[in-house]
This record gives sequence, structure tokens and C-alpha cells, in this order.
Amino acid sequence: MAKRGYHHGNLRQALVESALALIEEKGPTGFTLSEAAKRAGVTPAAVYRHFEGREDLIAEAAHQGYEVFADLMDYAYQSGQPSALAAFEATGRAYLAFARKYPGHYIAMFESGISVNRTPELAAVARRAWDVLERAAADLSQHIPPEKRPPAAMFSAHIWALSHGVVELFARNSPGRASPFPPDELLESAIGVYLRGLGLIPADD
Amino acid sequence: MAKRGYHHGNLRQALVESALALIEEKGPTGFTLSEAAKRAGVTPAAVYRHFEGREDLIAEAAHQGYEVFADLMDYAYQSGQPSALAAFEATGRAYLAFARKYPGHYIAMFESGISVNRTPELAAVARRAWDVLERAAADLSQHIPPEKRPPAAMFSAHIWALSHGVVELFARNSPGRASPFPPDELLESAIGVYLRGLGLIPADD
DNA sequence: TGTACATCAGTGAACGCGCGTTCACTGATGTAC
DNA sequence: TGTACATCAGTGAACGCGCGTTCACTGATGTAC
Repeated sequence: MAKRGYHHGNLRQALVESALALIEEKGPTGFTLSEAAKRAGVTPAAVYRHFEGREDLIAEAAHQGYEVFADLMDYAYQSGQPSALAAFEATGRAYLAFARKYPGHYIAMFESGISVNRTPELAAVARRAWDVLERAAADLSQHIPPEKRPPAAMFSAHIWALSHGVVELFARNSPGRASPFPPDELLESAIGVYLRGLGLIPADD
Repeated sequence: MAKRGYHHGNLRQALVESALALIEEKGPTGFTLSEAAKRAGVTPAAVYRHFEGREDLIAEAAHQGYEVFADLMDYAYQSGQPSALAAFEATGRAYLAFARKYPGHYIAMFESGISVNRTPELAAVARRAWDVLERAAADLSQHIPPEKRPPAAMFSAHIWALSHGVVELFARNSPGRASPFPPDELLESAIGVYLRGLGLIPADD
């Protein structure tokens, strides 16, 4: 709340939040700059005081999302220490928790068509989130004999794909695609099977 | 090629194919009815001779996609018989092959916002595709002792989520998200680990 | 075979709409003296 | 404390655009006789 503007107070952030609410409600397609402005109680033209245009506003929403995402993942990772397994499982849960709690951000990040390489800053914060998952995977890999250890990047790519797939198919109120199981349970059980496959948790559990 | 129309020949199908090409090139957002018409060499108004409107055209594209998808999955399943494992692995490969070979269809099916419950016909053909995967999973489940056997619906949901995640994150020329590994290899290795976790393939392979 | 007629796929002009963006402006706020 | 001035966030009107959709039409094709 540091900076207060002349009229609105903090229009920049208000616009980001309007954008996120709209994206959450209507999908990335439904989002329009004009409606985001209206929701913030402001003329469309006012947006251009703070952003270069429509894309730039979405990119800022995605940026803030990656920031929160990376923080949550990192917090989860730390919270599981010193157990590599606990840390890893916590990051998996954090992924799903983020997608559920911040659907607007999630969509802006992964479904809006904004390239992660749009700006170096955006690429960096996305990289930071990804790195947490990869570190968690690498730590856990230490418990696998080297000769049957998959590359950490592959390990974490598997988990990321699984998490993303669960979110997209089952955690969204995807029109008409009813989830056969709660998404948490689905992701947790899948990761359980996967880790057993790597020999990281005992087979008869 | 049974039916030939008066002027164009088979405008209905030509429109579906224009739509698919556009969706593939520009994403579900980039698709417009007017441009699909132009591509088929026809006035926008002509579309209304064959479809109720924009949504209906996308839905038809999705429908045709599910049809091909279900066929491919079923063919893969059959081709692996009588080995439950071979059949299952073939369906996994078929999933990815479909996504790669028919990106327009895939996007229309999973990313266009068209509900699978839009019409009973669409729901039925989507169900058919899903059922193949579930049957393959159920067959394979027979080789797991009943007390540690996950429900077939969960098993197949895991695989579907994994496949979808790999497609969305790594198999698309997703702007700026370079795949660390070829998507085929990623999916195949993930499924390998997963099946090992279920005790369906030997641990030291 | 030839002619008159019926069909209906596709035309072309028009519509209302909301979009993203621009621009000269205004008036509330902050600052200098 | 009071006044004159500078700043600049947000206004309001306007723009050109392409969208999805409608409608009366036209003219190529198929059919009846």
C-alpha cells in the first residue's frame, strides 16, 4: 500500500485484479481490456497510463501469478525439509493448491497464450518456479541408485505434466467433464504410484 | 465424396477443414467464422446454410476429432491384443500420436471451451474414446492382486492426465516453453515408471 | 431432345456491436514560495 | 496560512476495424413433361 495515486489510489493493481477476476470467470477469451477498466471503475483509456495495452496487462497478471506460484512452491519445499520425500510431496500438493486458489493467475500463466519469454523478468520468475520442482526432484533422486536414476529434469517434467493434466482435466469446472475422483486424491495417488515405480517408497504400503 | 452440392461440392466439410486449419494456426481464440468462410472461398453468410453459427462449426470439428480419436485409440488397443500390457502401451502412444497429427482437432476438443455435453452425440463419442482407455486399464489391472488394485477409472484418469499434461506443456510449440525431452520419450518413460509402481512391469528393467 | 419450371446453395449489402487504441482536455492533488 | 503554479491520472469523444448474423436476392443445377 506504499504508493497512493492522485485519484484512484492504486489503479494499476486494481486493473490487474479486475483482469484476473474476468479471466477466472470467462476464460482467457472472455477477457477484454474495456471490461477490466469498467470493473475498476475507470475509462478504458485510463489503462494506458499503466500498461502498454491489453497484452501487457495479461502479462502482468501472469507475472504476479508466477511470483506467488514460485513462493508457494518454495515454501512447500522448505516445509518438508529435511526429508527429501516430504519436501517433494509438499511441492506436488502446492501445485494443485495454487491452481485451485488462484485460478485466474493459473489461466493467465498457462492458457492465455502469453509467452513466458515475453520479457526477461517473466522468464526469470517462471524459471524460479520450475527450479523449485526440479530441485525437489533432484534431492529425492539421490535415494535412487545412480544407474537407474532418471535425469532430474525428466523426473520433474513427469510430475509437472501430471499435475498440469490433473488441473486441466479434472480440477477445473470444465464444462461437462465431471471428475471421477477429487483432483487432490487423483494427483496424490498418481504421484504415489509413480514414486513407488522409482523405488522411492515401499511397494507394499 | 457421396454427396455433391450445387455449387461448391462439399462446402460443409470444406468449412470444417478451414476451421481446423485456422484453429491449428492461431489457437481457439484466433478462429473466426468469417475467416474460415473466406478460406473456403465463400461468403460468411454461406456458413449458415450448413451450421447454426460459429459455435456449431467448432463443435462439429470437435466431434470429428473425437471420432478419429476414438478410432485410433480403439485400433491401438486391438493391435496390442492379446497382451494387456501391449494394448495399454499402444493406447498411450496413440494418444500422443493423435495430438501431434491432428492438432486442430485436439485444440477444438480440449481447448476451445466447447462442452462435451453440448449434444448427446458429442457426449457419446467422447465417452467412446474414454472407454477405450478405461478398458485397457481394466484389462491390465487384472494382473494386480485385487487388494492393491486401484479402481480402473482412477488408473485411466492418471494416464489421461499424464498424457494431456505432456501434450499441453511439451508437445505444443508452446511459446517459449522448450521441451527438455522429446514428448514421446517423456510420456513413455513416465508411463513406464507408473506401471512399475503398480507392479505391472519388473523393477529391474 | 428441348423447354419451362422448381430448388436452394451461395451472394452481397447491410446491421449493430464492442473491441483496442488515440488524443486533446480537465481538474484533483501536491508543491513552492 | 494562503496563493499561484505544475503535475499528471483519468476523461470523454472519436476512430477504424472485424466480428457474427440477417435478409432479400440470383443464378447454377436438377427435374418434369
